[in-house]
Amino acid sequence: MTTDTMSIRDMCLTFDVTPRTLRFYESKELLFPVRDGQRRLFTKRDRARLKLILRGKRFGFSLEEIRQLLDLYHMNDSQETQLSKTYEFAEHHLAAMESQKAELDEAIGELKTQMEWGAKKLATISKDQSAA
Amino acid sequence: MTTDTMSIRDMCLTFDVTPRTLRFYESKELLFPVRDGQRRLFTKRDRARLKLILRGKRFGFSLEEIRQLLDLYHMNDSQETQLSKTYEFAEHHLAAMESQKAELDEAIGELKTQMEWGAKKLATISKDQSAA
DNA sequence: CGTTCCGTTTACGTTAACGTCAATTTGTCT
DNA sequence: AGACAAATTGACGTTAACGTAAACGGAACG
Repeated sequence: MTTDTMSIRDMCLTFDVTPRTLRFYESKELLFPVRDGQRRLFTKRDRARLKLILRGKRFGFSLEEIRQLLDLYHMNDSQETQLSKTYEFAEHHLAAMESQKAELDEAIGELKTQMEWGAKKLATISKDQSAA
Repeated sequence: MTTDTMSIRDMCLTFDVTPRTLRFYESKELLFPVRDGQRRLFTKRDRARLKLILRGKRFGFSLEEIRQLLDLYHMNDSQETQLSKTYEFAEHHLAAMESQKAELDEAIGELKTQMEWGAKKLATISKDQSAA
């Protein structure tokens, strides 16, 4: 029941990161593991945050940008005064993501076109070879 | 007619990059400007490549990964022997982009959900304040 | 009780992707 | 010709995001 925390090693195995990375994220205030003596214990909240961190990285966001976003996902009541500021940041971020999506769609389309060209070229080559 | 090349300054203004960046990309064999004496002249091909480079960066790819992709977009006949290898790389890359797109869609959805929650919270606060 | 695992802190090292500065060359304007 | 702007080549500096090595502490095992 009280085992909703994970050791650093479990976290590493689950998320495929190194201990150094987790400690680094804690030092940058992206994660807030509790302590059992010296040892870190990562909570469910930490795991949710880590998932968002890793996803953010895949989208090319810096850790600092990600930290700002985490504030939106994990807002507590003591931060209500900053809510509207965070909301604005989120709007800006949402726009960025949607424009990124549009660009991604375009890139996928172009890559497919190129690949079709490549496939034809490959067909030509194998044909030439069989004719030789 | 022969003016299908651009100076380094024109490139900087057009693509919003610094001269250092263009020289750096050349040193990493991402761009291949021709020379007029000492000066670099960027061709249409260089501009197409730079556009792809900048887009790749926005998707979180490293310059080295981008360099590989450029080989696909700018394949010449002397590289035919590498075509099938490049094609495989492209297939892998296409899969990566489509999975990134799926993740991006999911992320956008989640962010929207969070923002709706934030909007409600904001409404509650302003209501509390008008009642006080 | 010694050793073998984790885990911790501290601190210096590393890589990518440029920034910045100095010294020099080249083209252009007057 | 003199001067000034723009470009070039080193070369060293910088930031982000960790890697890696050293030195230490606790607990678990034979």
